[in-house]
Amino acid sequence: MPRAFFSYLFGGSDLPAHELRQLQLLAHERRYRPGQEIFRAGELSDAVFGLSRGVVSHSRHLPDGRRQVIRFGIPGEFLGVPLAVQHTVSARAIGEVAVCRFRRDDFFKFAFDHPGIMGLLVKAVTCQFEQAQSHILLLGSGTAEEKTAAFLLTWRNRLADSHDPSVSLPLPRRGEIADYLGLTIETVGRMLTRFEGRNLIQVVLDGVKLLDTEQLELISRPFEHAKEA
Amino acid sequence: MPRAFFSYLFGGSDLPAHELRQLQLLAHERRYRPGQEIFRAGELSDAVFGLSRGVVSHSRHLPDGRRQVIRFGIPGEFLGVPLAVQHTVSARAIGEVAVCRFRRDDFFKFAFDHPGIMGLLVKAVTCQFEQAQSHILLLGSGTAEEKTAAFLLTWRNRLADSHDPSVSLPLPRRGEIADYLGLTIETVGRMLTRFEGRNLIQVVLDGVKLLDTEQLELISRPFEHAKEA
DNA sequence: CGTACGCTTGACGGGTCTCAATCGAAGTGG
DNA sequence: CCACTTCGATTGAGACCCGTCAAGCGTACG
Repeated sequence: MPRAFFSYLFGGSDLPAHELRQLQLLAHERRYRPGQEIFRAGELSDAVFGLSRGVVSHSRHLPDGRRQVIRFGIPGEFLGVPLAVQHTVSARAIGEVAVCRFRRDDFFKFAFDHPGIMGLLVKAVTCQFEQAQSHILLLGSGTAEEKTAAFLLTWRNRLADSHDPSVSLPLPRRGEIADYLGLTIETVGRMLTRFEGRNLIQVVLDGVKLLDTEQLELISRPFEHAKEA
Repeated sequence: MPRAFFSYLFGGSDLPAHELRQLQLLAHERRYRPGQEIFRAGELSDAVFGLSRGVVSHSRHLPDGRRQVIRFGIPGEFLGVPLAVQHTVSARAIGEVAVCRFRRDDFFKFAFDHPGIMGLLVKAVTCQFEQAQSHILLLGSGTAEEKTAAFLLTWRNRLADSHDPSVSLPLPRRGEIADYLGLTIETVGRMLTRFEGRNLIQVVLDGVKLLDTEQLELISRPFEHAKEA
């Protein structure tokens, strides 16, 4: 049973230990291989997913093959929109993934009896909302350079809990980043090499090292870098 | 007291009349002039707003003057994110506006005792979420032509309740549309004249007439056109 | 009649996409 | 241990879409 979801989600909150244990009894672990689909847009949401390990991309697809990544889920977060009865995005595992799966009815029955849990749920949803609005801002009014810099900083901040910032920062594939930022693979790559040329970052295998976050902040100045899940 | 918000919001739902009347007693009417700010990003949300008349733009501003319109609010909808404790966007009246204002505490106390109201609230929030995701999709993977066509259709569908589709469709100012779609005023204008040149629409004062929605659908094919508030 | 404001239209430049070739790393089979 | 393949990433050349800047137009209003 993966404890990661619970420890991340409830680490900061002061929920009674017995509530936590009760909730954990309702969870079923599931694992997914890289590229595997967890759920698909349009399906009914009969389960609530908490991400324990790995990264999950949430995306929408267009008939002509274009794809937009709506957000990346990281450990400690819910997948999809936990309140929604129907999935509006598809969720796919990036790398190895482990989730806590609750039957939807079980979860909500429990949540209704435990205001603390419900509060966390509402907090998570409003936070996702906030992130979506920031994403809209970035997509609508950002240049490629600003988008890329803002992504790096946001990604760093979100992973701060689970990854030492002094070592390298693991990144999703270029294609995932590109589809998240509304750019092409080539443009994302060019921006990274541009940053590397200015000694702001260093590109390494499957990630980057951030060398001059101050300058990156300056580039992405107008955009906020959400930290919280 | 503007009844429009109540009739729009609860028109489709089957809430007991006495609940509706009780809730209405908690409401205070407020009116705003064109361009007037209703609330600002960063402020604490001490009230819940229901829009009765007019259009309200929700936007975020960048230090350098750039602006991104996150969404347009139309009669029957809540302003901002009704669950949030702090405003993440600024709301500004476009044209004459009338709202139902509830003190936040009053509203939530009432909602907790009336599951029907709370259900509507959750429904409204998840719908806003869905709209935000569609917006991300449009901003990230749409061309100027697709964006403009999709906006026209979405706008038409959203106003279907309050405006006869056979007559002209009132539009926000070019600048508002441009900031919503992540384009410039000139580009939006060019797209409209392009559509007019193909006899898809007819540009009139403060709006357009849609002549060939089928073709517009074709242009904006991949993108959905939310109808519900 | 004059001003202000929003919209349109045009010319031009630049940022990003497209297409293509090359490179590098990881995995496979001989 | 070493070709060979595969896949992702990088790099370059060219084209195109859209932004920028500027001028002109129409309507509303004083």
